[in-house]
Amino acid sequence: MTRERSYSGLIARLKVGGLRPTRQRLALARLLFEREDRHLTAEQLHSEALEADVRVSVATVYNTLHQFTKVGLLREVVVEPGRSYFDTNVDDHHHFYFESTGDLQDIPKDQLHVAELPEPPGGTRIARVDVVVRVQDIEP
Amino acid sequence: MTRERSYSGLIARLKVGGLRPTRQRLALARLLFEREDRHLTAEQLHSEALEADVRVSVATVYNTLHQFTKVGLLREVVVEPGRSYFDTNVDDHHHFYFESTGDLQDIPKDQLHVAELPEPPGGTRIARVDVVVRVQDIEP
DNA sequence: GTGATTGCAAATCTTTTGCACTAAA
DNA sequence: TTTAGTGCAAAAGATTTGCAATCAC
Repeated sequence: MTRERSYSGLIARLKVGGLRPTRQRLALARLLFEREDRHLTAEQLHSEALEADVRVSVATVYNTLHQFTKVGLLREVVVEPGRSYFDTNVDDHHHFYFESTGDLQDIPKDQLHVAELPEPPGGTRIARVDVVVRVQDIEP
Repeated sequence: MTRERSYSGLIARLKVGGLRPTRQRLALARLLFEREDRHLTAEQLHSEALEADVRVSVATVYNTLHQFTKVGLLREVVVEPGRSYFDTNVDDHHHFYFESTGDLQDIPKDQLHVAELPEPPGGTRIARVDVVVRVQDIEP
């Protein structure tokens, strides 16, 4: 489970997904994948890009996030209305959601187990099981 | 676990929550609670209201849904970005989410069990555990 | 009366879209 | 070249807000 860190490794990852390694995609990929287990909104990634002097439009950030998700480099997590988080950890796992800060934190799959999953209705199959453990500050 | 159905019962429920039983709130409460286990978006409830000749503004529908949620008459469920569902079942339970139709279906809590919940970080406590079983059509 | 509630329309926020321009292969 | 990718600004949705009018108590 070694995580690829090199520039050329990122290019390879994009190519596997059939995505041309453009300047913008590479820059966003570096911001996303050179640290582990990130949970970012489109807006946060856009800000990081601007801070890192990477000129990217919001539209491209959205396009890129969705393309990365489609080819399995990211996973979309929905925990609050009106905002999507993108998770750089695409392994099977779950999340703590901190209501006071809006932050997400991974729960490795061996630390939480869903038992007795019911059968899905006929003609359908389970695509994914998402567990969100919503956490709040004690006496806020 | 009898569900209250009468008009005066609804008034009582609102009053318990400290909400004045206004024409709009009562009408929305009837639409929401006179059937069981509903999962509605604000827009869907607004449409139902108009169809039932209940004049309510969108703003009031949103206000009402959030007020009902705050006093425990409803539960907000987030499964897709940019749309909130409100669930009339406030008991402990989970959900099937049908990706093809956008529908939600309750999973009673005895049909799904989360084991080995990890401890939340210090200073925090678990507010709720949401499990969403995402289901898709076989060969779409 | 008077404070809570409502309606309306405008504002806000996130995300998507259309299309001319640019760059990778 | 030729086609994919990008930026921009406008559009689209969902939700919220501000404020005067209205209603419950």
